[in-house]
Order: sequence, then structure tokens, then C-alpha cells
Amino acid sequence: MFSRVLQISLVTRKKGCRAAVVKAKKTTIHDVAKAANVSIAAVSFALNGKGTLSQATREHIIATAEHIGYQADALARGLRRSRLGAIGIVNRSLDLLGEYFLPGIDAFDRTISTLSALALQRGLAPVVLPDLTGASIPAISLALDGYIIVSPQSGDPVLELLDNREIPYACIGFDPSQAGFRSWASEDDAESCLQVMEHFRRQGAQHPSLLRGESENSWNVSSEQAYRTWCAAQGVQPQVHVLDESSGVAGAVGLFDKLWPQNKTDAIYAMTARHAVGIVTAALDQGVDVPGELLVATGSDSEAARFSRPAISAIQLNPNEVCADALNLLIERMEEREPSGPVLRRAKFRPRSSSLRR
Amino acid sequence: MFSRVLQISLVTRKKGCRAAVVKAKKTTIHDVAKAANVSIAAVSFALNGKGTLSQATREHIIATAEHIGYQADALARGLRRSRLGAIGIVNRSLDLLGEYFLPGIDAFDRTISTLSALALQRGLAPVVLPDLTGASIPAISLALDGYIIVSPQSGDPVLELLDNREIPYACIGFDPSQAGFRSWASEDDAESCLQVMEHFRRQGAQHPSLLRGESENSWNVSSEQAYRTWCAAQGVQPQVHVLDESSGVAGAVGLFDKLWPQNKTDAIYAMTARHAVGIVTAALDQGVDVPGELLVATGSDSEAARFSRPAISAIQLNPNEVCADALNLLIERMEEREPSGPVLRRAKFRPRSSSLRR
DNA sequence: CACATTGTATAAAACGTTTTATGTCCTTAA
DNA sequence: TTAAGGACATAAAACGTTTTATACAATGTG
Repeated sequence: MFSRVLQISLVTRKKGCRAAVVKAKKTTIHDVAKAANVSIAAVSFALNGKGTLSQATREHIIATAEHIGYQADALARGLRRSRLGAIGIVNRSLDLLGEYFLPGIDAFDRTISTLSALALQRGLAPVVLPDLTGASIPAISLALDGYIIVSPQSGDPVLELLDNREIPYACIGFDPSQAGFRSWASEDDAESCLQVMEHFRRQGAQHPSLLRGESENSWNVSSEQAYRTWCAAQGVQPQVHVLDESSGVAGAVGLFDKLWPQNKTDAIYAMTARHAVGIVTAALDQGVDVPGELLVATGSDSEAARFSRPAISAIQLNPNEVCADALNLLIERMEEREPSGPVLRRAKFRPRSSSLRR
Repeated sequence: MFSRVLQISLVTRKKGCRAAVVKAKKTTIHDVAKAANVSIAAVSFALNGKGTLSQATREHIIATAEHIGYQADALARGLRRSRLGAIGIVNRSLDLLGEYFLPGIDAFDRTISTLSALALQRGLAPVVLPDLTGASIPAISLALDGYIIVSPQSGDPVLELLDNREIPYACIGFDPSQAGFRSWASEDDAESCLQVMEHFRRQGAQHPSLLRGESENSWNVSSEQAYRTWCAAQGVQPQVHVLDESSGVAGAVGLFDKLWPQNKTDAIYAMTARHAVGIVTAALDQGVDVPGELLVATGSDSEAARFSRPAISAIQLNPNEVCADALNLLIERMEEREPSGPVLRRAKFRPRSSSLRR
């Protein structure tokens, strides 16, 4: 553990040299053909294990290709095969917020890097992309082999675009307006909601309410749906508040100040962590005891929830699993196999002081 | 804020249909040419604002292209222009660790998503890639327009590869063995180290020591160098410990248990946050008072440092700025302009209870 | 001996662009 | 009337592959 390997290799490298002067010419399939004294078709066949070549020439070609350090050009190959070996990752929540720099929202970063790592594991290059319907997207945006769409919105135009072009995609979450679509993976948001409601009830809450985000993605929609169903079954008057996701802590503080005390809720399930933090903050400011007078829980665990005082009860999500599921579903579609989805993951509710009486 | 816009568009989409049956044929430049009754060359010229066309035909072509929804194929264009509009992002620390799933290390995720967002802002598609010298990398890996190499190692083979092929790149951090290279951006790690040492001295430390990671990147190398220089100037015996980065909290605990109490250091600057947490944990376990008997600080701020008890003093880095600097340097090289780097950012030292006596 | 079959290898078309090299028509100057 | 030039448009080459169609032996069959 203390050993220190100083592996400074003393390569002399042309560093920072003006690269323009002499363009290093690529070694192409023609070079290999010339070196091996065969046609370029033979080279292609040998390297791809196709065609009808004798074992001898096959080996000879592979050897010379290796010798002169040939590597097929990805673009030329992609053009011909119409397969590039790369997939796009589009996060519709970020698109909707119109803001790609979100300090403190580690969930988005996490999703991107997890999907990237998983894609690489399967030999696919991950390309992060913005709203595919945008005007000035990178040229490569629509040339990839498939797409993972994170948090599609209801009636999402990006999905429509991909459908029209018959480009394979899979979603994390689903488009609430497309009931028949099957290639999606998600946390079981409805079930999570029920866990929270049952917990609230056991802790003595009579009038639990829901605070969801504004955007019409499956996370918000399924949760609200589950909440309303639960209310109906329990004979409870449902009470749903909708707040712009980007309003953050301040937004929830504003909401609470407007609400309290006319409103007679005694438990709030705030889907986004920062809204939950805002509710707790505002409540304490107004002298409302949490959890004494008001129970609070949130739908996505995070540092913000864990380190708030009191610590906020939260649904602990499974980003790694859900990302892996989505990627499997995408690859399935890329290979034109029948969709095996949707795939749901059960999330675990972590009760903390914000919703534990006594 | 409470308004709820339900924008369910009632598009009927062919969802989940077997895409293979009828391959939707792409609209190509030939289709546009036919529709506008001109040659494909004319279309290309019109759409790229080149060639010698009358204003009239130019506009006519653009209109028809728009009308039939033409978009140039990125691969064909890339093949011809040898420019794809995409850049690669390679994190050598992750490569070295051989592990791309690092729970709790938000810094790496952060770098990836920040670089991605910045690249997109400039119209470049970001592609996350593993070690470019690897055997089974995605085909596209070496076909991009340029590369950002995060934390290159001393004598890094990836840089050598890029140099040989004369592919533009810029680094975050630098290769310690390549003094003349200029296209890199970084935190001013040497200066950060001095800030910590001066702080230790002011707090009464006599024998400050350094705990660095094993890998030979500029972060570790510059810090150690600065530390040794400072020690020499102060007439202090330098004391450097090297620990594998991936050993995490447990690694640092093990180190401390082996070290203490023969070792007579009274302040430790642990570069990585999890090592600092390990030191603090092990110290408290052995009844060593922090900061009473031992001062601790770390070189990269994080949740782990902030929420440790006592909270750990830390260097607060500027990932956004450094990423932006690196991207600027890369674009500079892609446009064959003279390198304007290196660019250093001064980080701020945040003293917390772990190193504040009284 | 004629004819089909098999085993190897190649020529050439195709992928969808960009760009260079030609061309045609029209105007102007000699 | 002819040459020279300008304005506009196109044909064709090129980018580097993959793949289809074709060629040419050598071998087997009736």
C-alpha cells in the first residue's frame, strides 16, 4: 500500500506542435490491401469474418493489418452499415427546465454517468444530447443507433420524432399519454406513494396531502393517481398541490406560507427533495412542530433530505438498476427483438424523524 | 405557480410497432434535388452557403429542403468533411481505478455532466469514453474532433496516442512528464497546498504531513512538490504518505492505525476527502482529539467532508470554471489556433472545526 | 467431353455527403 | 464577328467502408 510506482516513461512526444502543417494521413483499408497484396474486399471480409476466403489468406490479412496498425474508420463503416455503435442519452427534465447546470441536484448527474458507464460496458459509446426537436442540435444527434429518454413528458415530441423516423428508443419513466408502449423502466412510483401514505396513516395522520412537480412525467402522474385512488379507498378528501420543479426550496417555502394555517393538512408527501426541505423550513419558521403537528416525507432521497434537521423521511430509489433495465430494453429494440418491458423496481421507504411521532 | 398546464397532445403514434418490416427510407440530398429540380451539388451549396448560386435558387432550395424535412446525414457529412461535431471525454482517474461505478464520489459525475453541458452549449456532442488505448473500445472512439482528458497520468499513453495521430486535445490537470504542453486547465494545486500549510502553521502545527493518492497525476505531483518546497523553506522535515485512491475511508483508517502513535505528526493534509474522513474516524477511535492533538484538512470539498463530525476543513474547487477553461483550450486547438494556456484557477480554503484550535 | 459444382478472390456498386473540375449561356469588349 | 469574361449550374470525383455480383480456376458428374 505504501509502495510508490513512479512510472514516468521517457517518451519524446511532439507536444503542442502545429498539427496543421503536415496532415498525418490515415492508414486505410487500401493500405492494408496493398501491403497484403489482396483486394480491399478481401481485407474487409477477413477483418469482419465474412465472405469466402481461405483460412490462410484470412490469417495473413489479419496479421498485416495488425502490423501496420490499421483501424477501420468509424464514420465510413457507420455510413455503410447504418450502425455507429453509439447511443444518445436525453434527459427531458433538464430540457424542460432549460437549465443544464443544477448545483446540488446530484440525481441528474448520477443518471448520466451511470447510463454512460453501463453503455460502455456493452461496447456502446454514450452521447449526451439536448431536446432532439431543437433547431441547433449537434449534427450527430439523430444519427445514433438508439436513444435512452429519461423522464419523457406527456405527449412528448421527442418520442414522436423518434417514432416517425422509426429509431429505437427506451425510456426511464414513461409517456403517460402512450399506454401501449412497453420499452420503459422505472421505479414503482405508485407503490412508493402507497408506502408513504400507509406510513402517514400509521403515524396518525388524518389529512395527508401531495405536493408534486408541475411537469407531466410519469413520476408525477403515477404518484398523483396512486394518491387519489388511495384517498378514495380511505374516504379521505384528496388535496394536491402543484409546484414548478425549478422553484426549489424557496418555492415550497412560498407555498407553505400561503397555505398555512387555513389549510388543515397534517402530513405532506413532497415528491422532490428540495420542496420537502422548503416545507420543513417554512413550518419550523412559523412555529409548526415537525413531526408533532406536521409529518413530512419526500419521493427521492438525497443529501438535502438526509442532512436537513429534522432529517426527512424519503423514498430510496434504485438508479443503477433502473438505468440497467432501460439499457437492456433499448438493446432489445435495437436488435429488433420483442419488447420485454416494462420493468418496475420497488423502492424502499426510509422513515426518518420528519415523519416519526414521539 | 399553481396553474397546471395539461398539454396532452393526442397524436396517434405507431408505438412499439415492429420497426423492421418497412424500413422508413431517409430523405436524402437527392430527394431535395429532385423536388427542387436542381442538382445535388446545388442543394449542398445552398444549404451550406457556399458555391456560386443565384439568390433565387438558393432560397428556393432552402425552402423545399425545409418543406420535405431534410436533414443532412451526420456520418456522410463527417466522412467527407472529416469533422463530426463531437468531442470525447476521457477520465483517466476512472480508467486507472478500473471501476466506473463509484457511489459517493460525486466529483467525477460532476465533471462529466459539466463538460457535457458546456460542450452542448457550443454545439458539440459530448461522448464519454474509456481508456483510448484499450482493445475493445467503441468504434467511434478515435473518430471524434477532439478530446478532453481529465487527470492525465505521468507519461500517459492516451496522450501519446493522440499526439501520434495528431488529434487535438486539452487536459484538466497536466501530464507531469510533459513540461512544454500548454493546452491544459487546472486548479492551482500548489497554491492550495500552501494555503493549507500556512493555515496549519497559524494553528500551531509543528510537523504537518501530506497524505496523497498513489497515481502520478498533476494534482498529487504538484501538491507534493509544493509541500516539499514549503517544508524546505520552513526547515521542517517533510513527511509524505502515499495511499491508493480506491482504498477509500478504510484505507486511511488502516494507515492511521499503523502510523500512530510512533509518528509525531500533528497535522495531516489528506488530498482526497475519503482519506481525510478515514483519518478523522481512526483518530477519534484511538482517543486522539481532533483538532486538539491533530489537525486535519482535505484537498477536495464534498458532502463527506462537510457532514463529517467534526466537519473537515477543505479546499473548495471550481469545477465549472476549470471545465470551461479546458473546453476553450480544446476548441482553440481544433481551430488550429495557438494554445493560450495553461489556465489556473485559485481555489478557496474553507477552514472548519477539524483544523481550528480553541 | 460437356456441364454443373465448389472454392477463392476480386470488381464494382452502394452508403450520403462535399468539393473540384467542367460546362453552358449570356454579356461585354475588341 | 469573335474572343474574353462573368454568372450560374452541374457532372463527377472523393471520403473509407461493406456487400453484392461476377470471375476464374479446379474439381466432380453424367
